[in-house]
Amino acid sequence: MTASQPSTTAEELRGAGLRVTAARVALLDTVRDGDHLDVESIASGVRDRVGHVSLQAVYEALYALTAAGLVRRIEPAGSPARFEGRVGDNHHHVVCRSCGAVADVDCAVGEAPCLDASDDHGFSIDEAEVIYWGLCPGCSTTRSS
Amino acid sequence: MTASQPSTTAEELRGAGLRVTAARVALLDTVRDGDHLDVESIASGVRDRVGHVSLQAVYEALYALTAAGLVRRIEPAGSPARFEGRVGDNHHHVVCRSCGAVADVDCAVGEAPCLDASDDHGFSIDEAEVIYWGLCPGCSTTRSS
DNA sequence: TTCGTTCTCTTGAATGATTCAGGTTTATGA
DNA sequence: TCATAAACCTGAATCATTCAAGAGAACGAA
Ligand SMILES: [Mn+2]
Ligand SMILES: [Mn+2]
Ligand SMILES: [Zn+2]
Ligand SMILES: [Zn+2]
Repeated sequence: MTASQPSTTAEELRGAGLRVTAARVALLDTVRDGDHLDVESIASGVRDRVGHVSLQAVYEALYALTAAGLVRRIEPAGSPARFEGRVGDNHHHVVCRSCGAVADVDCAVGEAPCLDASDDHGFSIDEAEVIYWGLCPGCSTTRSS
Repeated sequence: MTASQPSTTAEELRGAGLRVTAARVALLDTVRDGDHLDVESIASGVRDRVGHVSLQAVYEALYALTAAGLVRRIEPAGSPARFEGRVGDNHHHVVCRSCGAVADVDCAVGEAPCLDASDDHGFSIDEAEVIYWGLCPGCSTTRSS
């Protein structure tokens, strides 16, 4: 009864200073179960779990959870924002130029910032984001065959 | 008279299979003189040189010149597309989180792709794009002072 | 020089992701 | 139980970019 169990999704939300609502629990679960989902996909995942939720609420919740560090937002050029539950480890992504598929790539160097700029122009850099562009297995066989 | 002089902007356009128009010469010059300009800035630079040009024509020309490899497009998350004349050398960028300022960073490793993914997930990678995020000199003094 | 083809440019409308606005409901802790 | 701020709702607005389709112009061939 008094034990502090491994934190549930609800407890994580509360721990981040956010209120616990069915929609936000469902949203965090959806993002974590998914794989770099876009906002529409997240909204439909949330609705599958708890019924109607406005797209607006999804945007607001994603903003709040991103600010709280519970989810991470990535935005490859030319595609809408995508969200993932893997946070705090400065990993990178491969993106398919043809179909937009995204996959994780561990950081080749170490912690963030994982790369030193050769000349930082006086900027104080806090993150090095790497996107590898290419073709996913499916798209490259389609093209070459 | 018969000499093949160092190529002019016009000759470069022709060499890329594009027609030579005042607007496109002006556009290429504008992009080269500028420093990671956005579309509006390019349009106004072009207009300063040759008078009225529709924004649509600017978009189309940028598309054509990008496809031809004469200009390069970058699109940091959260800001409109920017274009530059420095092409073919796989360099990277530092972007200010506060004001959006962009500066060049030479590739730390070598040719494109300058980085090997630790696990490419079967993707055939042709480019590694790196964006260093931080604060420019101006924005960081503003915040810390 | 003239022509025809195709590229380029134009105006005007449409898209689509995201954000803004303002009002209502609800979680939370006092 | 209550007050308050957070969360949520509907509806409208923004903004960069793209789509459409007709008019104009570059340029290689005749
Ligand atoms: Mn990831
Ligand atoms: Mn550059
Ligand atoms: Zn693909
Ligand atoms: Zn700045």
